[in-house]
Amino acid sequence: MLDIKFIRENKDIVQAGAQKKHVKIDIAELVALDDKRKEALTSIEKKRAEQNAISEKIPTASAEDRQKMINDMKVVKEALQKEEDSLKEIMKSWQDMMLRVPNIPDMSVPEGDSDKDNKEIKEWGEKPKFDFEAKDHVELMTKLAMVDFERGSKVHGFRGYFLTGDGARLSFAIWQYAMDFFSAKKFIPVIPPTIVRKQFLYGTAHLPGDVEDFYMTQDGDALAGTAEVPLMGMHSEEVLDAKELPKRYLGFSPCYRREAGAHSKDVKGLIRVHEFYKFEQLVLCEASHETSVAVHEEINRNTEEFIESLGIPYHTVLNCGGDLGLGQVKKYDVELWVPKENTYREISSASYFHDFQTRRLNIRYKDAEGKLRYAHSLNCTAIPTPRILVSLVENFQQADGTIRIPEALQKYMGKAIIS
RNA sequence: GGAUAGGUGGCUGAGUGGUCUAAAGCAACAGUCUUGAAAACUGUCGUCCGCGCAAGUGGACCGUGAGUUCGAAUCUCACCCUAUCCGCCA
Repeated sequence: MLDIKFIRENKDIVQAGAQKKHVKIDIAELVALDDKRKEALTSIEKKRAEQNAISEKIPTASAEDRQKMINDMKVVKEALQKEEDSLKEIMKSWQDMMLRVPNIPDMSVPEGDSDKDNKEIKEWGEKPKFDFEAKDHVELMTKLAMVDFERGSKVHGFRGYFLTGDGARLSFAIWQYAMDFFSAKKFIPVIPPTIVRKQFLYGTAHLPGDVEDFYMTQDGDALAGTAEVPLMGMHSEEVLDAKELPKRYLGFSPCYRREAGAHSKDVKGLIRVHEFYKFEQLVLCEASHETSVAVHEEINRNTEEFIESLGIPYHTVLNCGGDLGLGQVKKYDVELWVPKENTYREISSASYFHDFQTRRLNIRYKDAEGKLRYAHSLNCTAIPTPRILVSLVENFQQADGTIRIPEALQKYMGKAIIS
């Protein structure tokens, strides 16, 4: 959520920002509505002042004065009620619109419609050249009994999977390694709840949008699609100690995605599943653009370093305006090379929000002058499983169908080859 | 699922219809003292919105929303949330 004062003072920038994100919203209309809101509020406040002034005198007034005052106040009260009702109507549309005003994308964000217009800003590693017929991860992992899709769909349905044997072992190895890797970078590990109150989907700006994208419980709670949601909720309605900032959390949680409307996409394999696990970096920092930018680079770089330590070829893209969420100012995606698909697939997203989320969630801190300010928030995938397995097994496959394990993982896996 | 208690400022907590302009304590900040720190003492200290260059001034806020009333933290209703006990249970 943006500050209405900021919106009023920067109408054109906000409108242009929405344009860049391909979000339809009429800022002039919002400002006109806000004019109405202010006008109504001023008038109501005047009447209340009058009411308060007289009310104060009533207890000490003489009997007949008192009766006159009470009669006068009845008239004021009626007028006031009417105006309050009309303000309530205005506020309903006002709040609805405010929730839909997108955050302003950074200058460096390229124009564009969809992920096709994202800009590659970095390429790392050497794509493997196989002197044999390479297999895809479905075939590789099925043959090595690392995954069982047939029984997965028997039990879960479409997109269901069992990770079995070395598939499960490899996942545990990656988690262990990720724990060590990110703990060394001063992240506090957290296992958050993933059944969350719906308000936190609004707070993180996943809503308003399509509620159909989320699994909901019969109690009206949501299954979080990312640890970002509970981790941001963790400090909602709090005033943080400035000395504790930046707060760096490493969340580990199952993630639930309904993937409504994606039925024809990635129908095979581990790329797109309803339920997976993810380590997520989340940072709350002081309200400074420079700090946000620095932390944004830092957390994205953390993920790149993690991938580099595994030796998987990747590239990093800068997301275009049309591919940004409502609250995001700027986003990098790290995408891993998938040999059999001859393309890169996303495994990480690093975004910063300024105070867009913290304003909705009311996460503040006291700055050096003692003034309350909304903190800035950022998040970045550390590592998702099982999606990472797709690239891992395909890049490190050998002619005989066995898989080399990256050196960094060997001590967690207890062996060097999956066969 | 059943029963009970409760939600007040950064925190603890008093306040049951009209000087509530919300007590008090803690914490925080500033000062005195001290070589420095601690302690002690003194002082300052809620948030948001409007108007104003400013000093200031008006309004709102005691979980949320409705209601009663000239007037609500206080009374009524609904909802949300938290805690405890019983039952069930990994």
